[in-house]
Amino acid sequence: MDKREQLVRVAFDLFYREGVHAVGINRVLAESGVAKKTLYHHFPGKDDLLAATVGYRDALFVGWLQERLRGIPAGRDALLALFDALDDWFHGRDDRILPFHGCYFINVSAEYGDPTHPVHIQCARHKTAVRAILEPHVEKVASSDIEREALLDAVCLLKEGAIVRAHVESNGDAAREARQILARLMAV
Amino acid sequence: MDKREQLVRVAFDLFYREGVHAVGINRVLAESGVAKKTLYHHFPGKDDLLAATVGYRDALFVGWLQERLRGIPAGRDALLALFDALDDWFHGRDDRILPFHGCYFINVSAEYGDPTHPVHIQCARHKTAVRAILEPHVEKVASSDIEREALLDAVCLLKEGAIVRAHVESNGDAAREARQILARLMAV
DNA sequence: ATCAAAGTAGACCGATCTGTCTACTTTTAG
DNA sequence: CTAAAAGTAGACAGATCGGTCTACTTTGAT
Repeated sequence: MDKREQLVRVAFDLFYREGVHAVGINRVLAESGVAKKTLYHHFPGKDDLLAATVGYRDALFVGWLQERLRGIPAGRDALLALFDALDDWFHGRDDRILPFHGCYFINVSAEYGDPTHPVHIQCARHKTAVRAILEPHVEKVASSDIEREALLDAVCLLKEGAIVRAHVESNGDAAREARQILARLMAV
Repeated sequence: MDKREQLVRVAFDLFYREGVHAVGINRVLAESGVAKKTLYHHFPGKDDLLAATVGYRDALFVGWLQERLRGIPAGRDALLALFDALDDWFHGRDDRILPFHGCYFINVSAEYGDPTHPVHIQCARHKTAVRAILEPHVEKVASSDIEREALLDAVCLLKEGAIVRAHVESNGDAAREARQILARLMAV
């Protein structure tokens, strides 16, 4: 059992559910059953552990999304499948992604609001990565370059909007609402 | 000078810029120049001060939004004006709203992720209140009840999406992107 | 003028924070 | 077999946390 991995998993779980500043290093140690010395052997400090949890979640989420889109015809269907995936996530119907407590990257960015902070930048990069995954599917749907950019923006805006509304307002319909709007946009 | 108001303003400013858990009560006292006894005379504890900051920001934001929509023809124009207002907010071009550090209600919800927590509920209510402000304008544009609900959802989703993308990704174009998509939706 | 309410400064409390360190044990690779 | 690497438990340090309290001063309404 890799202690480093163990620490990152437990830290992510706690940070995600309760917030980064609300969870002390000692909580992480107690719940992971790892010694303090070991933590500071792998990470210089809490910030570095946090950065590792962001990286962990990034890989997890991107992997999950790609798996959800695999096998679905590229283009229109895949973009709609994104929102089906979100809907399953919000309702805890997909075991491959952990229970929904909002978007970890939005949550962390909220606690580290300074856009020049390394961990904030890391969160921004995740969003860029997800956008890059969606880009080729938009390509198949859009007729012009302008269309392509606008549609990609729409998908990303609706995605973020759905996640936020699902979390802040406990709105379980958010993903389906966003899906419907996207369908209408693509019908034009 | 109302000490209570003073405390709420300073606390909001600090919580908004640095996060709730990251800012101690002593910081609030030092920066507001108020004695600790006075704080605990007005508020039972930090949570109550936090709740007051959320109420303060709610009133401020709702007032600002209503002012921005005043004088604009109800309906289509007002909905587009919402995103013009957001664009000004993101770029610090409107002195009536404080500099942009994301949505306070999203940020607070991120730190208080439990949807049953009083302060989380308070944040959710703010979102409902803003939705209620937009509702009559959607009414003027939509042709049917189904249209009405879908369009209102779209406006709210795009609004949240724009705020998140502006903050997390430091995307200054987010509001204009959202505006363009809404315009297209209403053109149908 | 008086008296209660609201304010001041700041010592103090126990708890918790991040991070360091000692002393010892287990694991693993050559 | 052995030596380095990685692990353990937990005491400890200094700072800060939210919150209480004493002792005193200012303010404002009657």
